[in-house]
Amino acid sequence: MPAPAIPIHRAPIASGDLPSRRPRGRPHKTQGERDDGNRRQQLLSTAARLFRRRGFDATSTRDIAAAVGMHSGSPFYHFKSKDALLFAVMQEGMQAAINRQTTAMKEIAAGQPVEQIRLLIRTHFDTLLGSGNDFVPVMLYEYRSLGSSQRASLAKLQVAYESVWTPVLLALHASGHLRAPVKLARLLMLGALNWSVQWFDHKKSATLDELTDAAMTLFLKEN
Amino acid sequence: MPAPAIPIHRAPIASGDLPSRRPRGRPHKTQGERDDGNRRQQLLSTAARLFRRRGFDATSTRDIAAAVGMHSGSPFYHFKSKDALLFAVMQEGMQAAINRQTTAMKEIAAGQPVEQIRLLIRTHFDTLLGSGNDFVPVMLYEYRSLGSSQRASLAKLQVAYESVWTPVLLALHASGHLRAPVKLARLLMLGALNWSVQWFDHKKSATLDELTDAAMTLFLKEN
DNA sequence: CCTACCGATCGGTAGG
DNA sequence: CCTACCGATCGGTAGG
Repeated sequence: MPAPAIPIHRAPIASGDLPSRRPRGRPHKTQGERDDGNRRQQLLSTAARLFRRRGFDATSTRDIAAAVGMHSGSPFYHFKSKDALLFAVMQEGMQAAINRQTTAMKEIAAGQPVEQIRLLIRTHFDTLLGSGNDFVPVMLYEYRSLGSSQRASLAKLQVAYESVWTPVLLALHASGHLRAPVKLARLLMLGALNWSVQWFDHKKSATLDELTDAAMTLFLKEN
Repeated sequence: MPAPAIPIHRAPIASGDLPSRRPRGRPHKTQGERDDGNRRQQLLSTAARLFRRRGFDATSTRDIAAAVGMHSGSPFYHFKSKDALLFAVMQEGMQAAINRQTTAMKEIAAGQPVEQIRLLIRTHFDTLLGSGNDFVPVMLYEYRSLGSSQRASLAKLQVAYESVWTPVLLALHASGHLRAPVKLARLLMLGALNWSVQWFDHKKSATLDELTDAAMTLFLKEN
């Protein structure tokens, strides 16, 4: 007979992964305060961070639970499955990215296409590389782990996100600033930005502004 | 007492993943022929294909064994661990890519930098998107799954591969074809190409030549 | 390379 | 959200 699994009761060692804020006793809600949304949000952002660092399959729901100070079964009170948690991370990330992009573009709706593309690139870099922005990188690198219906759902958000780029690129093409076919140009440009997740290092690399300048200079003609 | 694991004896269903070439009996070596290298190579290329499609963690060594017609423990006769198999796939892929690139560059060693970069880009697309070239994509997308010593070992090969680009980019910068800082330009350009693995579709997308032209037009000034 | 396993881990659940 | 578990799967191994 196999030895019974020994439930770990306190401080399952978080493998040096977290500043270890784990409550000792029962989380004390002050006076009818509902922190359900808070716990859910903690699960989301912690999952995003771990999924990004180690990958979806290599991160167990136990890892996530421990990192937010829950016991192993508790994440399933908030999300019905590990897949649902991944999907929620991605959805949240894409929605936030779309909102950020929309807000940014409103400010220069009447601006020049060159300045519009600069803002789109800069905003995109921030979404990918800004501190605490783990949601979209997870979405970019764990797409494979999704089921097909969830994939289709996210594809719509991606189309919405990228559709903002198309009119700007068309204008740049018309003015001669961009010579490559617009559709391929969009795919190649976004790829160049997305890949920065792999090599960008906050401590050593350039700033986001320098990155943006480099991308602008690389992609655009002077005319 | 748990029911004993039932060993699957023949035709573990390959989930429609393979054209199902699995030998019925003992693989018959003709006349002292050593096919050890062959089996090893089969494991490598099958692992590459499955790792690429499903990801490293989501692919079990049993999946790989079944796809080449072995039993579950047999891959460990050829590779001492699943990690070692992944590492071998990546190493093989990078070495082949380096060789391909070196061979290609020899042909136009005396050519113009513009034609040299075109060949580098075209060769890179082929390494990523050519049929049966799963090794390098695995290396690009499963880097995280490696231990740090193996990572360091592969980093050397990557540096060797990318170092061929630098003098060409420097020449293009000097001639005014490339205005962005060379180091960032290299990172952004290779990122744009690497990302094509995510969206390129053999049935619908452009040809590799059209891709190469688009990249050239996007990255280079007319001087 | 097959046989026959083991120990560990994992996602998930019933009941409170 | 915790307790106490289950069933399944997985990487890996000894011995032939």
